[in-house]
Amino acid sequence: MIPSVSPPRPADLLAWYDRHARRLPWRTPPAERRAGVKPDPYRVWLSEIMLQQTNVTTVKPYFEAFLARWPTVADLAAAPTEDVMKAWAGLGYYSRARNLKACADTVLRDHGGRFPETSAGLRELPGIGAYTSAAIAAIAHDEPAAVVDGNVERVLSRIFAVDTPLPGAKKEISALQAQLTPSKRAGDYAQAMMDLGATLCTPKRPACSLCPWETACVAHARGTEELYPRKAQKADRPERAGAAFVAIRADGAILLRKRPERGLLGGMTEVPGSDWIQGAKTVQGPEAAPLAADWQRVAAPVIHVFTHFRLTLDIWHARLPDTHPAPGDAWWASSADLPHEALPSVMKKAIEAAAPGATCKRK
DNA sequence: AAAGCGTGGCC
DNA sequence: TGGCCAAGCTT
Repeated sequence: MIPSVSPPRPADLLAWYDRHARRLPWRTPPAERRAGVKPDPYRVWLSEIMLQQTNVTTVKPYFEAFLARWPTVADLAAAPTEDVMKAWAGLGYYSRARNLKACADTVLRDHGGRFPETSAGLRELPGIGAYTSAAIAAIAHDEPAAVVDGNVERVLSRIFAVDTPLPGAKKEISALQAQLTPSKRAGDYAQAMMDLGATLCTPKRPACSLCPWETACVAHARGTEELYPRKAQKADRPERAGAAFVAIRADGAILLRKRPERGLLGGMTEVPGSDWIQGAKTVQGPEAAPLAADWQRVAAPVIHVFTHFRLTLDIWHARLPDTHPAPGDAWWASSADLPHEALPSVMKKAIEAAAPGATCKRK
């Protein structure tokens, strides 16, 4: 039988948002937007880049730190890429940081320091794709662009019981979102969809009884909301193994080097190590170290899970005299500098395994 | 167009 | 505890 539902009305969602909008550091509340307050496109852009595949709670401190240090896009354009990478360390997906800097440079050089005001114009910039261009244009300028992110995919796949698995269903869902998006308050509508997806229409155990679209939801009418969105099966995660060498000078300095600009952890800092070999049973020992020393292996390897593989990293450490020169293009990072280096989380784990407390600011 | 690209929290 | 998940983009 066909459950009876009414069409979802944007006005109902907006009324819910007026009462339940989350307060977020980068957000202009609906009451202020109604009173004519315009969001700063720079803040909108910065937050949207940080929020790509990243939780709100993770982003907040990074957003505050970036905004305090670089209050305008011109400030960010004036900053060395190195400083931006260091400030981004720990947030993941490091090509975002490189593109962030490239985007700021482009806005300053080609657009006089002002972001393009249309989704089409924004779409041309580095690191800004279909979602982000639509989101910035909607939030900053109320352009009625179809904003489709993971939240929207989940909400609409449930409302309309879209049986096509993602990512194949993207076009279908974009068309639905384009139909639904109101010509007024497009920015609030986009943010309302995200809040709905984040707070009520959650992946597990959605709070349908509180949802402004409860009576419009086909999946809920059938009791099948948790079955959406359907997703294509993902490939399993292969194993890789490698060795990392933490050289510790008597004064506490640690030997570091820079990774290649592109690829995994591109442009970030690391401790010297071997290649990470897929399916390896045994990995290299001290013969792969960057310098000769009395290398000792730490008992427990570091386990780190990346998006597309799981890494087991054997950690070796050695003590060296203060006078020991840094080999090749490596350098000695003092204990005072270490917390400010562009170290991704896996490298902080490796250093912590050999020298507990080294990467945190202590004392 | 499918694969590559981080991390931390949650159950 | 291991799999899943989070405001995607690039090539």
